[in-house]
Amino acid sequence: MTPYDHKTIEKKWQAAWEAKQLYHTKSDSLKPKAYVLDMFPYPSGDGLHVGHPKGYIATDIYSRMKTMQGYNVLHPMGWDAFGLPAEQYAIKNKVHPRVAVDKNVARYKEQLSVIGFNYDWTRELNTTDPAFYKWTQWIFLKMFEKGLAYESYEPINWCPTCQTGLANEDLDGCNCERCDTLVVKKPMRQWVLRITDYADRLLADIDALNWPVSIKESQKNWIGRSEGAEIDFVVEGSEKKITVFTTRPDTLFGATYVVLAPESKILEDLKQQILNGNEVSLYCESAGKQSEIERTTVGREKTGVRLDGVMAINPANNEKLPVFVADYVLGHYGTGAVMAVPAHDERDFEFARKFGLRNRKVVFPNPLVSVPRNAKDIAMGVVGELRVVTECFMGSGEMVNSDRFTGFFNEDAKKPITDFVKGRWVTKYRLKDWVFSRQRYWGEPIPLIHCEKCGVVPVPEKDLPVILPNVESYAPTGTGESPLADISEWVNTTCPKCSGKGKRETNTMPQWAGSSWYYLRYIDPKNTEMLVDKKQEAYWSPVDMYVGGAEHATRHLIYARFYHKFLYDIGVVNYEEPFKRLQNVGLIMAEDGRKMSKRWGNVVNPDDIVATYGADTLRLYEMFMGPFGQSVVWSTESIIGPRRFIERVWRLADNVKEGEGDAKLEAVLHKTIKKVGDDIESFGFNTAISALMILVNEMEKATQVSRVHYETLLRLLAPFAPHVAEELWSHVGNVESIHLESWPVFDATKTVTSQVVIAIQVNGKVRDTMTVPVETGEVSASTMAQERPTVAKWIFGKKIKRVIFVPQKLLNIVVEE
RNA sequence: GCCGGAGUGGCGGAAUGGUAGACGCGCACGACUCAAAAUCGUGUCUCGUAAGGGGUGGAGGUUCAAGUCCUCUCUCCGGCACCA
Repeated sequence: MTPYDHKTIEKKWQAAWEAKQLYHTKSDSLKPKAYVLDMFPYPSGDGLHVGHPKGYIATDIYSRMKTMQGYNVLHPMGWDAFGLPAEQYAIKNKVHPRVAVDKNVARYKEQLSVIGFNYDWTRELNTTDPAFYKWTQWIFLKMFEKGLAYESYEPINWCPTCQTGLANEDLDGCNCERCDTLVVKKPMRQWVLRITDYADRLLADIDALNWPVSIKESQKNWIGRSEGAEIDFVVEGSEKKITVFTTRPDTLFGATYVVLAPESKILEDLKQQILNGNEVSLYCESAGKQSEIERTTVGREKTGVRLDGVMAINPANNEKLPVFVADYVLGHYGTGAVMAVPAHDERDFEFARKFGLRNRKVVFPNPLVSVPRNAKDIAMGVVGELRVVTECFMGSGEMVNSDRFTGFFNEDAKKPITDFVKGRWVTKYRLKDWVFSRQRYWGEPIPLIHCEKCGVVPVPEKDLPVILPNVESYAPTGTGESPLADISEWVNTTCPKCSGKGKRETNTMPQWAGSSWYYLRYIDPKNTEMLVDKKQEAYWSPVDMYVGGAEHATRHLIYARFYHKFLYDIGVVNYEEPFKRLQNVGLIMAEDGRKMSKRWGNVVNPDDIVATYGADTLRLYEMFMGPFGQSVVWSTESIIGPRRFIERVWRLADNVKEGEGDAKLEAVLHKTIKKVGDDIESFGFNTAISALMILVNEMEKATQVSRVHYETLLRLLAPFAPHVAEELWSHVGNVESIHLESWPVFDATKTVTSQVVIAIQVNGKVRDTMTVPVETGEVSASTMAQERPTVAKWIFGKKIKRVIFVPQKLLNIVVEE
């Protein structure tokens, strides 16, 4: 046989598959469906590095196997092309973002095509295509209609470098996730989506998803549910009340003072009563200047100011409590006010110490009421006694000093105490509403019109899409308006309601908008009447297998779930969750251990690897490197292994003969069928390939390989190395494509061999092995084993206590020591 | 601090409670060759000539049998974090 020449083979078959339209998905199939999806890429100017295709290779293998197993497979690809990078690239290179995107898409497609993917390119999507973003805008209109989109003037995160407002999800700590600049709080007009309305459902439905635990946990933490009580503290001498949120209503009898956040609205209401108003507003002003990162540093020195003249009444015991404003209480969480219990909260304890509250009569520490009693106290017999508290106690225990609740276990007292003081049991979330407007050019225009008379009016559906107009300069203005604001002929329009003068909304949508629903459009990409045909949606949804990076855990994957639930509510989709199963792809790091980046000059281009070793080798190598979800270091040295493996399979073709296959080889073959199928299903590609290698090693040992066995090997290999499998498939005389073949069927009876090797242990230590007939039972195995000198010497003169026998595996003789 | 995940040869890693280190890389030796590459063969956790002993971050425990289960602990990675 001729030597293996990947270049000719790969080119030849890629052209043949294209000509035969091998991978065009049919929507009218009676077969069961498998929707296999990659997170679509952002086509940047740098092109692909070897890390990018890793996930695509996995879905390619998975979907190819599914096709062979008789599924109707949808495996599409598209481009998430709105957003800052294209805009920045365009500004830098002085080309229109449209031009830059088209060029980058072409380059990406070229790079992907040489790897031999089975994408159905007839369904290709691009989020910047008006036919696509028409529906991105349509969803926004529906949300607006349902009151889920609202205009707000609250201070938001502003990135001074990107010159745009950002959502919480766009931050990495307190820095812009894109450019790492420290964000500032800036009050400005913005559009916000009420994702918090969905917080409970987003949280509740996580458990049922077949997703990695780590992603589910991240989302749970991000949504951040906590249950607690809202309790009203009436302000002495007025009808006003301060509502606090606490997860520890059981400590209410230990409340020592009340704290308000500097940005809390109650402060305004209390203005007249505050005797030291100047001091208070000075404090609030300086607190406002602090960055979020300064505000929220754990262990930072507590600061605050007492509101002179204001006392709050503890509804549990009518005790009068002083009120403070302090920046350790955050305005945007809970009610912006807390009751402070120094005995049972470290922060309150610290504050109390700092402010010398210990010297006050009812407060600290002389003597401080201690509510839940800890186990040590109970052991020491300290019962119901007022104690001096020198540190706070965060645990659970029996309650003391709590009037009628004394003697309760504190956890059991939470709800009764809340009821007793007429509080409300509520659930709070950490998740915040989604700041949805960007002051940038390269995004979907928000389809709204501001009319002097009618206010905010949605663009009628028939007028969608609102096309993103061309501008002279797409650089950000930095004023809080997008560059669109400068195009008066676009901005000025008529109000759809009153036909009077109207101005278009000039903010654009964030990059996440298109990616929040794109997976639905692949189902029915050409539909001009509706987002997706309902029957088609019912057939294809949900996505059965979704593959992408873990960095999307609390960004894209939350947004998409939110969108999907909304679309479910308005009847567009039939299923409440978009992605049934999710697999994370682990990063491929450069050989220097850093991320691959132009900046470090450590990028490995897949084109080069394909040219030198071939696409099939690249595919096998990336899957063989390690567990799929784990990050791995690229090693050009190790890539030779998979290449050698392919060459072995290649050379094996010379040894293929017609006729019955060897029974021993057949046993290995069927074990391999089982292993490879199971492993692809569970994304254990590294062990699947290892099983194929073991099979090939066995086939090499045999004097000849039957054609049936060899063809089975090729079918198992086909999803991993589609080109070489196809070439060898045709070499052994097949006319149709191997990729239209069925997946080998596992037959358990074929894995049974006549002889098995079993381990012999004495007291749990392996002393010998022996080959016995497969049907050997305990008694004969035990007898045979004891006759062997290597075993006999360990049991000689000792009494056998028992014998453990695991058929076909192991015999353990337990003797007296 | 809270919530997850993970610690196994020189390296990547494998092991339904049942022979730890599969498979691959690297390395060593051998075959082929004038030679090299490629290929093939043998070996490769550790101490020991061997018999045998030790060994999956550490310490205990359960079990005939533990990398795997339980308790404590250390380290690393990810998410959240003055969130009341």
